[in-house]
Amino acid sequence: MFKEALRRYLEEAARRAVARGALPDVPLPPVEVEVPRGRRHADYASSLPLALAKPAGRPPREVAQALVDALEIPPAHVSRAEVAGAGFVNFFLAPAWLQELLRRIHAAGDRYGNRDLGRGQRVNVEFVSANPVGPLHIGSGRNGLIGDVLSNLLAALGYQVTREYYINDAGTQVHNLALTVEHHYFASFGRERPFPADGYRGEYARDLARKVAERDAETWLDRPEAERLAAFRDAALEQILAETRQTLEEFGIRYDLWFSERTLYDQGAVDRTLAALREKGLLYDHDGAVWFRSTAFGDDKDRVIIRSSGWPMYYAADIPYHLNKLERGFDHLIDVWGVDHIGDIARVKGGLAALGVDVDRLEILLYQHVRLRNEGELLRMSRRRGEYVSLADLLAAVGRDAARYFFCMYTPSVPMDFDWELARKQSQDNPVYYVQYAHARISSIFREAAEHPAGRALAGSGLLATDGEGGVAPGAVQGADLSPLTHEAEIALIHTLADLPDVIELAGLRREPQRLCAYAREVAEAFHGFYTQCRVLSDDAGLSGARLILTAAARIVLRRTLGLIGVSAPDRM
RNA sequence: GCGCCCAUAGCUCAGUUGGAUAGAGCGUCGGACUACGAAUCCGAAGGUCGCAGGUUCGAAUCCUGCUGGGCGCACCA
Repeated sequence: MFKEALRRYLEEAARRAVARGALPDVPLPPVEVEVPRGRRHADYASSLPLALAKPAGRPPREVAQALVDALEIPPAHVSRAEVAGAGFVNFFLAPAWLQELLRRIHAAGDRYGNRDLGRGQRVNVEFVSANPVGPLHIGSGRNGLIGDVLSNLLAALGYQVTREYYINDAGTQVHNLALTVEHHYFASFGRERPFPADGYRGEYARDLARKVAERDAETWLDRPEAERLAAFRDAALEQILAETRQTLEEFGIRYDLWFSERTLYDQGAVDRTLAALREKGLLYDHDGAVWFRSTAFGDDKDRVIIRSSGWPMYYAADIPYHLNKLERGFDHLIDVWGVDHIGDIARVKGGLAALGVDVDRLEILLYQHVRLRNEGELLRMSRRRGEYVSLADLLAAVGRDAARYFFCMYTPSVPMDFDWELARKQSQDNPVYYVQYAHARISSIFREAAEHPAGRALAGSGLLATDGEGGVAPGAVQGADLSPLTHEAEIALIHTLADLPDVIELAGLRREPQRLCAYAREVAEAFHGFYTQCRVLSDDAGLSGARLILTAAARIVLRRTLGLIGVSAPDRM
């Protein structure tokens, strides 16, 4: 709220200065207002004069002085505005404005930080979408976290978000899975069946076969192969998808839609896409396969779209899948993909462009892979070899909160090493506890307040809520006296709480969930500092009341931030 | 070889889309509990922001080249 207002004040000042002749009438560059690093020089600062100096043909400090002279800001908002450094305008906020922020936070409650940038635009976020050929591995944890948190952020920014999981239940991967199950199924009845060349080595494949054997006994041994493989495929899919769903739910992710790739084949969407591409002259036959002229859309070479065996490539269905999403009325599509899929972008986008789609509506969000480290040693993971740690294993070892926070901490475009040993420790080394501890401390204060004389007095005056979990009554905050909040640590905490809307906006629009973790830590740090220096419950009822209001505002912000990350905000630890 | 991503404290990473003296956590060293939770707080040490140029009032941030790493360049996904 402060940045926006200050931006407006500056724009008005610039207009006024021009009208007065103090500044030449040149186009105003974008007015940036920011928090100086560490809030060392001021509460807020603008480099507008530096940007304006050149077009205005005047020294930056002179421009800054003209702007400061033309500023008209109520003293209740800004106590001081001055020229500083090479030509900055520094702002120092008045206590009354900071107090107003606290009232706003309480009035907004768990909606504090929301904005309406999306104006109800419909966004589809598709994430994880792992091949249903085995348990989810930890890379899917990173994928899931990014997609889920981004969805939370976009919802907070006023977009109408749909979370979607694309089930790759057609194609060669699930076929290979069916062959693998077949091998184990036959083996369980003492019959030989060669292990498929591209089979899945994990122990889970044996379990899948055992379940089928338990259910259907030996009925499949002598049935036609096609029928048998279809049955094995479906049984395996059902089992794996049930586990996938459960693991993701334990991870805190719920989807609005699970979309089956096979339906695209069944409903002829893939054939229609191929026919449309063929009609536009973008397909040709060569070496017994069908090729897509993807070089026409920036790819470095043409790609096979239907193998000589007749099986279409994965992306042959991916093109109609994205068409389908657009036909369902989404304004914008976001896919979260691992970097190893980077090569697919040109093909899918090329296919969509060929069919007349504005490909800017499809955004592919790439994240770098997760490596697992144990006692300093990097582990290579391979699903084909069955050598990897599953997301379910990770959740069982470290819990949802630590897992989510950990995945959220790292910038998606940077590879991350998951330190298994550290994560297993479940100790205070884990940054999530630092933040959660701040929240638990706040709850503890409110538990204490119910017993404390000052707290009882405040409950009597209606400020402290006596029902539910305690906390302050939002209505009573509006008329409360917040002027006792003058301590350095109190002011610093309020400033930190003011940043939430910007954090949500930046994290959401730039697709950088790690900002939430950095911010959560800042809020916790500011609160711990306040807590150490300022006693909340004292025999001064006025001061206690004001500090309880500040404390409750910090709780709102912590909950909101942790909630966006999908991490719990415990009242006790 | 070509394309994308990356290189910041001993380690793991931030760095508000070009701003003022580059920040945290862990680790190391030293302090703080007879009042609301010490899973906390305060302090110290630790940096040629991979290297070299360039752009400008100003660069960790933008451009070029180089070095070093990750990923891709399949009739796999």
